[in-house]
Amino acid sequence: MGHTAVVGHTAQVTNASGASPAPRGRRPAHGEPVIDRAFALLTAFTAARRSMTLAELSRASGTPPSTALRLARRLLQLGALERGADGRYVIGLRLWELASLAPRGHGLREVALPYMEDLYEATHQHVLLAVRDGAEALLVERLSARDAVNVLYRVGGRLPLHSTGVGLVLLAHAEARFQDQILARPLVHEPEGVPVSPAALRRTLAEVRRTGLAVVERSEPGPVVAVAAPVRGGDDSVVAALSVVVPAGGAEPRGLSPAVRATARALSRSLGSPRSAAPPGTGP
Amino acid sequence: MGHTAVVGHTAQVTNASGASPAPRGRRPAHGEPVIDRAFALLTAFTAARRSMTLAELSRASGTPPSTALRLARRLLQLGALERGADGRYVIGLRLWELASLAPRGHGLREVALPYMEDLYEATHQHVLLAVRDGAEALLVERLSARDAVNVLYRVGGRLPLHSTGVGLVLLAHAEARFQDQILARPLVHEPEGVPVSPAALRRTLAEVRRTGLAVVERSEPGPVVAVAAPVRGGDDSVVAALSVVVPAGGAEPRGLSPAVRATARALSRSLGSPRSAAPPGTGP
DNA sequence: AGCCGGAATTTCATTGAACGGCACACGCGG
DNA sequence: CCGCGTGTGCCGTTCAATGAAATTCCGGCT
Repeated sequence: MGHTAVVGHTAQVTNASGASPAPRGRRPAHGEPVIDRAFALLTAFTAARRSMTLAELSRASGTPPSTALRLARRLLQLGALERGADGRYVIGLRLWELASLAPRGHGLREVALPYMEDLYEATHQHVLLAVRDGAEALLVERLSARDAVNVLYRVGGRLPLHSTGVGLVLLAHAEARFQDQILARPLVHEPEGVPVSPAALRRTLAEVRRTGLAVVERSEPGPVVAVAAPVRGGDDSVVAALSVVVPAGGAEPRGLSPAVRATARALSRSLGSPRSAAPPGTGP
Repeated sequence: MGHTAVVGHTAQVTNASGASPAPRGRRPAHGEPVIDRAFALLTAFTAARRSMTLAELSRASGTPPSTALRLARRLLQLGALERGADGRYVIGLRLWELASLAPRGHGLREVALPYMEDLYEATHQHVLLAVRDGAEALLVERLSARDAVNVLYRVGGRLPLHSTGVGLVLLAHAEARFQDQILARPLVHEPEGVPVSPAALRRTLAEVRRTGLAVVERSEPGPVVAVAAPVRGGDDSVVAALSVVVPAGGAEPRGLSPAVRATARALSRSLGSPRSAAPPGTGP
């Protein structure tokens, strides 16, 4: 491969004055489209880095400083970015407003919230609502008591599919091809680090489909039990998972099953799921 | 460089039929930057139009179909847009995930929610949290009972500054220049359509600043009273407004004032407001 | 089936928007 | 005083973006 004739590209211009013509702009627009760049700037923000200076933004997104500045300014003007009191860049309110129209984000949350409140009043611990995005679950809403047991996940954050209540529900109802992909890779139960055998997981998923519930215990930050149920949409496919998380000590764990199932079904109904249609027995 | 002896490779052949050479690409890149275009596509979505076909998208954003398609495809790939089961475009989950990092959006909501829950348990009607963006207030969170009185505004939606509880609080604590701008234009009390005199509004704002509360009644969809209080941030400026909305009938309206004020202050404290610092008397 | 209107998609010559290296101003710590 | 990092302006180069027209696709209406 050495043959690339590396001869400094700079070179050949070399107008008469041989020395150093110092060509101003050399490698211009190359490869990556603008939108991708802009998006790279935005995705450089994470839960751990909610605000950045221009230089940080430039480095984190792999964009040269002058380009980063230009893009950041435009995003600023559009309201996708804002500057905090200290001048650092943060994700803008306008972007949040826009994103609140996402059907699988706030849209879903909007109809789910009242049902979640009902469940919350009953348990007074945690109520979770998640959807699947790629190989992970995305937490769309969470209601939590201030004095509730530790939670690992924040709203807008991602959860593993194979070691959480909502994750198992979503995985169990995904297409078979996708399940195979997930099962193919080595999996470990999240906080504890215990490996999960594909065969055992397969059995668990079948169980989840059969009972319409997923029950998961975890010990790590604090012993808790999660009970999760599928939420179905208009075309009867599973679009989300609803779950409660309570301390493992209580006598209730499985006693919550009917409540979770009922709430998930009520939510499904108001999303238009035919399977959960109102009075049973009145089939077409 | 134009002189490059263009000797059209393909082109001018234009077989004998001289009439119309039909040049393929005519007016190319002109004026508007790409990002603005992409953003125009996204902002074409509204609460009333949460999903669109490509043609609708193209018309609503003022972008030619072929350009709209190209951009939409890229946004699709980035996850900023998604296609529903029916093939219509909707705002994507990835964008929602990203936007959940907005400090003034979900960030604020995250710390406010427990406090709002407290207030909600007390009133069991509506609890609102809003921030100011431009000349309007943006509703960041809302807790509502299922059987509560009518609400006009949705989370992610905008409220007028001059005729809502949260709006008045935000306006009262905005910079004087900005207040003047707002007062300069003709204002009407929102749902009813009653005009508001600038002088009266000025007095109201002063009152709001003096008492640290805004109390607003509206009759239109149903008689309700809103009681709102300012929320202060780390630099002691007002960053948000917290409010309850209850039916006007009850004897409670003003009885809620202490609760709202106390909750707003507790929230301010956990946002780091020095004015609301914990035990009074222990100055630095 | 045949025709039609609109939507979605592809093609392609054209060019200005985007690019990024360089230089400079500024603030800060040694 | 001098180096270092950060933010910003400048500007020659060029390729990514553009949109009219052509083509394909699809559903409804004769």
